[in-house]
Amino acid sequence: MDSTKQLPGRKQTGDISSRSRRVQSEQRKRQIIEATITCIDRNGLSQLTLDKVAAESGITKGNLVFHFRNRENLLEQTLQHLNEEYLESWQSAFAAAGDDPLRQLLALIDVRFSPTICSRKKISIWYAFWGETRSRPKYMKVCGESDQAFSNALLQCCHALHQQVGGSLDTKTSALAIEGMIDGLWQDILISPQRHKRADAATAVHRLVGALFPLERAD
Amino acid sequence: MDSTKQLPGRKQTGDISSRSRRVQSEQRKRQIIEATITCIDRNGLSQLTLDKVAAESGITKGNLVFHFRNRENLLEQTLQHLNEEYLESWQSAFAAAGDDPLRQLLALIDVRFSPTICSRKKISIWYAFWGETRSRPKYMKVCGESDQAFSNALLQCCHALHQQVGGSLDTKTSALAIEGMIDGLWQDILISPQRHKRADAATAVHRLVGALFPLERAD
DNA sequence: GTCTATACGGTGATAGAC
DNA sequence: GTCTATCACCGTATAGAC
Repeated sequence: MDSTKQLPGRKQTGDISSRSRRVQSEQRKRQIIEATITCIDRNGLSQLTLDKVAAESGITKGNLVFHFRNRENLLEQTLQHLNEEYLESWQSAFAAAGDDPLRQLLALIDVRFSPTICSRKKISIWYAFWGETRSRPKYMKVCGESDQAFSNALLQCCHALHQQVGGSLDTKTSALAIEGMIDGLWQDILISPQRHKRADAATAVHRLVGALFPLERAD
Repeated sequence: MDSTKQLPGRKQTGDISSRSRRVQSEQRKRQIIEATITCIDRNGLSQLTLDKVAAESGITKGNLVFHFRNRENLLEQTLQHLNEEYLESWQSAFAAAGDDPLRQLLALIDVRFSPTICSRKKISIWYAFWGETRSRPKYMKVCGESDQAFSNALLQCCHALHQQVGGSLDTKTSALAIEGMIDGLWQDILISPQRHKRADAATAVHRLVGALFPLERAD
C-alpha cells in the first residue's frame, strides 16, 4: 500500500481553496472505490462489508460512511466508476481509429481485451454486478445503457463494412456474433484456468471478422 | 431406471420405510434449493439470508440448517443442482441428435435457449455464482468443468462438420465463435430489456453456423 | 474534514422440546 | 425429523470528540 497519507491536523488557515478540497475529496472517493473493487474480487460481492473496505483502503469506517452515505450507494458508485472507465476506453479507441470501419471494428475488439479493461479482477466484478441486475434497477440501467452504446458502435462498424465489401451474413447477425464472441471469451477468461489469454482471444475474434467479411487480410 | 428394488428382510415397524424417508428428505432438499434460487433471483446473492429462504420455502430455519449444515453449503448445493440440470439437458439433447454433426451442433445450440435452461431467472443466478468464482474455488471447479465439457462437445461437432463440408475458419475458432455468441446472447437476454427473445437468439446462432460452414440450408 | 465509540438490528447457528 | 426459543456475533449507521 502506498502511503500518500496526508498529515492530519494540518492547519490550513485559508491556504487551501474549496476547489482543492473537492479534488482531495474526489481522490479519497477513488481510493475507497479501488479498495471496494479489490475486496469484491477477493471475497465476493456477498461478503463485502464496510469493515473490509475500511481495512483495505486505510480509511476509517466512519469516514467511509461520510463519503458514501451507505453500503448500497458505495456499490452503485463503484459500478458507475467501472462503467465510466470502460466507456472512456472504448470511445477513445473508437475515435482514434479514424474513418475506416475495419480499423474501427478491430479497435473496438482490441480495447475489450486490453489489460486495463479485461483483467480477471475487473471481469469478476462485472459478473458480480450483472448477477444482481435483476434486483437492482439502478444496476440494470447503468449496465443496459453501457451495453447498448457499445452494441450500437459495433453495429455501425459492421454496417459500414458490409456496404464496403459485402459479407456472408446480414449486418445485425454479424454484429451480434462478434459482440457475443467477445462476451463469451470474457467468460472463458474468468472461468477457465488460464486457458485463453487476452491476446489469443483478440486474434480469435479478428479471425471471425475475417470469416464474416471478405477481406484480403483480417490481421 | 427407478427400480422397485426392495431390500429383503427389512424391518418395517409400521408406518414409514427408510426408503420413503430418504425420498422425502431429497424432496425437501429440492424444495429448499428451489426457494434459494427464487430468493437469489429476487434480492441478489449478496442479500440472501436463511430467514428469507425459510420464509420462501415454508420450512423453518432450524430445519433448513438441519438439511444443509450452513449457508455456504446451501449455496454450493444450489450451484450443483443448477449444474446438474444444465448438464443433463444438453447431454440428452446431444445424444438424441444422432450421428449427424450438424444436427448435433444445432441441438446443442437450441438446448442453450430452451425455456428450462435459459430463463432470465436462471441466467441471473449463473451470473451471481460466476461473479464469486474467484473467491470460491469450489464454485470455480464446478463451473469450470461444466463449461469445459460443453466446449468439448461443441468442438467435437465443429471438427466433424469441418471434415464433412470444410469451412472458412479453423475448427477451434469456429467453436469458440459459436459458443461465445451463445454466451453473449445469454448476457443480452439478462441485461437488455427484452431486446432479444430466446427463439430469435437461437436462429441468429444458426445463421452464424450457416456462415461459418458451407451448408445448403443452415436451419 | 477526519476519526472513535457506540447503539441498534439483523444473521447464522445451537439446544432442546415435541 | 421437525420446529421454537434463544444466543452470540457482526455489520450498518449515528453521535459527537478532535
